[in-house]
Amino acid sequence: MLARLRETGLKLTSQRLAVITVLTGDKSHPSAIDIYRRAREQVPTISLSTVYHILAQLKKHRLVKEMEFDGMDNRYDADTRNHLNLVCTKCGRIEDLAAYLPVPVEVVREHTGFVTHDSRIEYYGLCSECLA
Amino acid sequence: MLARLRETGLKLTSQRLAVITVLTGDKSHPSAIDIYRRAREQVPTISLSTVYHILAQLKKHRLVKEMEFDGMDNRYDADTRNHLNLVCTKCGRIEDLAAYLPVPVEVVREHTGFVTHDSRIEYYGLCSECLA
DNA sequence: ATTTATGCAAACAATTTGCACCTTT
DNA sequence: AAAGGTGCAAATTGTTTGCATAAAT
Repeated sequence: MLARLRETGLKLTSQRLAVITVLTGDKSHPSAIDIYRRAREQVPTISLSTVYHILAQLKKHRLVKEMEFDGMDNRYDADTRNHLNLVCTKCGRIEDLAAYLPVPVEVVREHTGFVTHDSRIEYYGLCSECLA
Repeated sequence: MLARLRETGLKLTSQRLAVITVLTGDKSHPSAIDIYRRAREQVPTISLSTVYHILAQLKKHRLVKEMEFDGMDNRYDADTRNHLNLVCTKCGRIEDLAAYLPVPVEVVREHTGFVTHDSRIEYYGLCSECLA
């Protein structure tokens, strides 16, 4: 990740390092506020505005993926591959189910003429913990 | 649709009728503003606030489905069944591809413990018109 | 030295809410 | 009459933007 950052020409500041550390060590799809709170443990002076600035840069260089979910803050993921997101509508937890496309892009194109290069697949329900 | 409305006990005002007419006669997944503009053709005095009020009621009674898409206003759909949305990232058009679930709910539960009751499946790309 | 990043404060914009008046039942 | 709906205006809130200062190259 740091190598990819260097390629982009972005400067390696302590704030950026903190945000990247949080993102790569966290598969829970954190929101900007989540990232801000965790990054503050490493860099107490970091501002939420800076987190947004950094996320915008990383998004632009495709190092993170931003996702909108109904009724939640936007979430960020360092895994930019397509995958199936499982969203718990009770606790907001988001888990992944492998990294595959259930419907091949070719099938989509044959049926609709759409040429797709990205997908978002979400199932809503309750995770095992919230069921118990 | 009107029968289902009567079941809920909601009153049949001219504003509500206009919003429902727009929603049922439109498979393009319109936004609140879109609906507002079209409803105004039937009821020129309707306000955007009222459209939001009405959409909230219809949502509550599950007569419409609200969807968030990255970087767009929320969209509304009178077809509340699960289906695969094809989103054109150029023109914002949203088309449907049949009404099926690529991954059965049972498979999801076996692998993850999640019990899902709703899904959102989206592919991003260009529609045939934008490709040309 | 030059370029880029930070962080404060203000702006933004879609949506929600409070409420007085009006319409349907 | 009673219940609920409408529409104006104000509040809300996550996110974006402007900009002066600070830090990395």
